Amino acid sequence: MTGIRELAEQLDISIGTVSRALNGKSDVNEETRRRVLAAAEELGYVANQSGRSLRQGETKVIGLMIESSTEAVENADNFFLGVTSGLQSVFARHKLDLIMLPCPSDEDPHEYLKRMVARRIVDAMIISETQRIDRRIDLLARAKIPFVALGRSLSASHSAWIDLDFEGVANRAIERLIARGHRRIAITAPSSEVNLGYVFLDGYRRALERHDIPFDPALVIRVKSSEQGGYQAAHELLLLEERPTAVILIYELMAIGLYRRLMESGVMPGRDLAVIGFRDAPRARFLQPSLSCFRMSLYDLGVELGRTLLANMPAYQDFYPGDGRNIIWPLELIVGESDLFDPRIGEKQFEPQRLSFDNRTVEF
Amino acid sequence: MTGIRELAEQLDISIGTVSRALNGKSDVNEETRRRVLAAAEELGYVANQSGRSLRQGETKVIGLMIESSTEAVENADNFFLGVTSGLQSVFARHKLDLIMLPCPSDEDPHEYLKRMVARRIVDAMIISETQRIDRRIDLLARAKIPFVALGRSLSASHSAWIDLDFEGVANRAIERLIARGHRRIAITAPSSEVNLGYVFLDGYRRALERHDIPFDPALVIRVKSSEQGGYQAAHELLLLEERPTAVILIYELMAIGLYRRLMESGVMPGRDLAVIGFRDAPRARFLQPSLSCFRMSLYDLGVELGRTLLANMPAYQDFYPGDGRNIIWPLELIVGESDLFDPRIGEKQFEPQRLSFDNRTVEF
DNA sequence: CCACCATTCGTAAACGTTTACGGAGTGCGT
DNA sequence: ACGCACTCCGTAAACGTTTACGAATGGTGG
Repeated sequence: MTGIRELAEQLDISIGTVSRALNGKSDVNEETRRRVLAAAEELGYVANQSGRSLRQGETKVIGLMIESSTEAVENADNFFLGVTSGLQSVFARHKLDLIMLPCPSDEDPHEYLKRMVARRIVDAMIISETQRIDRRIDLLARAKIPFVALGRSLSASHSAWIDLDFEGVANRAIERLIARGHRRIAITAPSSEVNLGYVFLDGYRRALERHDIPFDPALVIRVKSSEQGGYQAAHELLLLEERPTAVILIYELMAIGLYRRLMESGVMPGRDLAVIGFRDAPRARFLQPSLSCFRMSLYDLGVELGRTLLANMPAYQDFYPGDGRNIIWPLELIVGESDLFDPRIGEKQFEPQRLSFDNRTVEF
Repeated sequence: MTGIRELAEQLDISIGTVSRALNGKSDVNEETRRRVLAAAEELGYVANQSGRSLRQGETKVIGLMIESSTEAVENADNFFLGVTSGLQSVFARHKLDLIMLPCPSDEDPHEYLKRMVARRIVDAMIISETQRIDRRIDLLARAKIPFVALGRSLSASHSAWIDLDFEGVANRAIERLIARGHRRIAITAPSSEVNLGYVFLDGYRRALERHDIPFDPALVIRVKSSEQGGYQAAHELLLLEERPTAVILIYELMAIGLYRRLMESGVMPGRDLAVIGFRDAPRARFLQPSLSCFRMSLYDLGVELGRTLLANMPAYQDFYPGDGRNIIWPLELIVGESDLFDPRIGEKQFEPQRLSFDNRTVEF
């Protein structure tokens, strides 16, 4: 609507001065700057992004690529929305805007990203759901687009990434279960090529090794990370001739389906089978029995992602001098009721108890 | 990188011709068009969006505004990702791209939208989570930006919107419960100003009226649409002196918390209290007991949203002649186990049964 | 041979902004 | 009175693309 030109003739000054006034350049009289800003406010002027981007070669927009492929949708959940708010808190300081770029499920993520990058609608990218070998990383590196990957990848040798501490999670889960007498511990893993599955399994194997427990491939259940996947996982667990006494879930909502299937066969989760989950405790605690779960702050993760990205952008890196390239993001264990089972003691009655919040009984 | 200029001198023709060739204009020799396309392919040319937008005044990008405000995050869930893929299937036909614009939680949605609109990075908008009175609608109308709202609003008298059939859902849920002997039926509603709460409650009240059941405000439980909200809702239900025999949930995942709190007090959902949910059946069916639920296809909803939007854009409306302005989106009842309770019969033993898929026992 | 049309292409302007450059005015020291 | 520095501002080019306009060519009918 109102362009810089209308502003200029309204105030009877040149468009150059208007531009400089708006952009806080030094060579403009304070009085005229005041007038320009007032007029801009009054006329509701906002710079046209296309013109600005064209001239400056930058858009002040950061893209967060997300995949809406079927499996990703299942567990994408509120994950991205949570991370987004952390990202925005960092970007806001630099007047950067965040947009989410959802890759259509019928388009190759690599092609999609290529299109978006070439069209120059973003200055930098955050990619997620990184594959074991992910061509997007080479693409971005070659195009010299600053980026950070959420999830490490074999391709990402020289790039910035943040990844969840799958190794630590697997290790601590195993430690905890072993301390409670478990020896036969199953684990779920995604069936796709997404790299977190490999990392998660690696951690699992190494943790077992450390305790001299032989790795049994039959205990790795490959299912979708969804309620249905959980149901299927329980189904397969029940079919095993030598049934495990504990299971580690890669995604907390799988517990819903898992619980369901177990109960259908009269197996009580938490009493007859220990369960430990992963990722989002707030919702896991309302399950029955509540899920012992490794939790993290999505907001904080977003903040760190944002800082890491800006640290890799020439225009902003001075603000984030200390920030390194690769981060393993820690998770915190929230103890629930789902791993109370101790195989040495045998079946133990499990009675539902009132949930406590912050160690107090819940108050509303 | 490679602009139209490099292409032109590479081929030794003018940039005008190159542009016309790429854009499929008629006044260009088929032979030269072939050469241009080949060269573009080889050099990896993709049009710079800023230049194009600046010239044409349009960006070929549609924005989907989503709010990451606290309550919205709780239940936003995979909702947007599901809708997104339906939207994209429509937009792809017209080479339109979809971006998601997440409004920072600390920014006024109206101001945010104003910024985005003024910067001209999108040609049209889809807004969601519409408030009872929503200034964004006036803003978009005044700025003459085509848009469609997901959720009706009092402000939206003359605009396009699609809304879920809350009235129908409330009505059918009540019908069903009444037919099974229920008279005292509770309902949950959001505490915020988001309009769907009002519409939902209106439907509830009218359905009760139609069956000569007096409306009891004590049966309206205002909680957050989350697991915790469900927990709290159950808590409040249990405190009522005259306890209801059924409850309708506005969001299916609330059932997790609800179930939990009920069981803590020895009240068995489905046996001692009928529960009917709303929105996403696929995950509700894995609950124990599985939730009777009104379901819809997020994909189809996205498709319809896309069609409605394009029908309101001058450049595309010829493709969607029949598409009206306002749509009440129907939902389908999926019968589960959570409303088996019949107060006339009294307590009935509830035994977990194997889930069946497509009327068959589940196969993997 | 001319008029006319169709086909194909080049030229140049335009979109809205930023910014390098230089000019005008003022103040100050010499 | 002159030079110089400093402040403030206008001019115009540039970013990459699309497109209106017209020119050049060739073909066709009279």
